[in-house]
Amino acid sequence: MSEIRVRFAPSPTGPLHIGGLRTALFNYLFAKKNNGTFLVRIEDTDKKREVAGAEDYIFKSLDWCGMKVDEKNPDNSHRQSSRKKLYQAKAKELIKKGMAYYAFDSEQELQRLREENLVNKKIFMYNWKTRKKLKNSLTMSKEEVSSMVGQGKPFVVRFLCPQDKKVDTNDLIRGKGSIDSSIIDDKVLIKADGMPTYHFANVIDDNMMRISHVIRGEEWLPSLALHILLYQAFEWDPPKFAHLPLILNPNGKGKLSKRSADKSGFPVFPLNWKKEKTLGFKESGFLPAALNNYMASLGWTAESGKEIMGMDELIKSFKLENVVSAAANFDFKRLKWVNQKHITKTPDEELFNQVVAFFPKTKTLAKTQALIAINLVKERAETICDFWGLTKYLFYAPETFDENAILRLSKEKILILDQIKRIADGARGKQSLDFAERFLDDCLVWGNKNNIKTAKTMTALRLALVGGLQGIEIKKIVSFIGISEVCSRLEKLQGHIS
RNA sequence: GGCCCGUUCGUCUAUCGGCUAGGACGCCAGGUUUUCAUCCUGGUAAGAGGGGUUCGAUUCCCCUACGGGCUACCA
Repeated sequence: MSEIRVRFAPSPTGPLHIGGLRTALFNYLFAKKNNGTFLVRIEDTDKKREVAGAEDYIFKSLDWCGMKVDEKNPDNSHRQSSRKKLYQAKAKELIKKGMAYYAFDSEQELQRLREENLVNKKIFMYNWKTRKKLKNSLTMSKEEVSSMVGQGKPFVVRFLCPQDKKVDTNDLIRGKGSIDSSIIDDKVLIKADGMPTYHFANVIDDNMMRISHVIRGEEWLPSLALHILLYQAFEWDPPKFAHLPLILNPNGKGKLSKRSADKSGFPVFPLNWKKEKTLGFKESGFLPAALNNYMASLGWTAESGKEIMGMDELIKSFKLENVVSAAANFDFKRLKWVNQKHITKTPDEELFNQVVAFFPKTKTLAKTQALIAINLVKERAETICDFWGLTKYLFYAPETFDENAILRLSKEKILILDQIKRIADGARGKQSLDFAERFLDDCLVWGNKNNIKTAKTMTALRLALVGGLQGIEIKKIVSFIGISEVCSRLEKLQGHIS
């Protein structure tokens, strides 16, 4: 089998969005699974739409997700703009072969034609039907053309799309297809600013970079036939193609957009993007492994049926044949579930680093204590952001108390608090490893003797320790914070009640 | 409008002609947790519609409907 080489080819027109990120992921998984090469090419042929910082953002995002780029070009040749001359030379080749031509129609002129046609409910196309009536090297004399080009008049190079030619296409996910070339228009190959269009640069680069498989979004399916035609024009063997299903908004209406994500309150970008108000997945407390796992599950499942997988497992079980062809709706709840599963699997030490990055004030905590606390609560966390709320009471006495819970304790609460405080005070002197257990036993024994329900005793104690009716097992809390802290928290609640 | 792609529980999906249509998320109920969450167990819920082909169609073909994509000197 020949070498597997795939590319991820984004445009630096803004922050990379989860749709693009998943395309990158599928390319990466396919490359790694087949011992292939994963390269990134920046398609910066539209200088008007280029956004500063976007390229950097793309690489940072891939890095955060753990997708290592195999081929990096220190001379910036991963950017298409650096190959402007090459594309122009290739365009000249096609012109010489009579497969492309110069066109001098201005954008305004074409725009007017489109509008005029639209009035009659027709769509204007620059193709075999119309090119003979327009300003181009097919309708003008050689002298006229060279004088216009010589004078520096703006021009574009268009592909002379053959008429009535059956173009056979093949897609690894969708199977074979066939398109009549007459419905394809004479696409611009080189724009007036000398830059190539996507279609042209893409075909040339994929050939030059010896790309074996083009794995890209479904939105490119309509131009597949054009691309095949271009390969044929150069007499090149086309690569294999796979068009990935799109990711749709949660309600299935339209491609997943930032707008709709904002409305539903979830991110679409891997990392924070300075110009946007919404956070990235990273800043929202998601683990890259979880995001990868979830993205892979949109349109693909492992044959084993396994659902929670790290990158290594994803690579091992990835098969392009198992990618489905229908678009998938984004489901934030499921992503959170996947994230929770990954957090539970993550070593405490690693979680600690994440938590510190999220909550800088936790840096002052003793690390050994923090690690224990993280271990105690980690399976309760859906995101890294949850950790502070889940562990706070292990380090600081509650500031407020759940008033409803206090009411539930009825009149006995003063008596109960009084008594368990006395027991706690008594336990202070005699330190032992199982002090928490002994302390709780003593409380319960007292409660039983005095006909007080154990639930009530425990509720009172939990209230003092946590401030509300949630959190980990009481014994673990007592054991973690120590008996004197228990005393002081009991005292605090007593003060609050009276 | 034209062209292309798609359509299985609310959602992600399994099924490559034999189906009492399986799993997961969500949701609901129960259990564990003297709380909450986790966890465990159970429940709920689907083949867009109509024609073919076939002994038999969710699966293959056609039509319709619906959804999505493309239709730029954007990618």
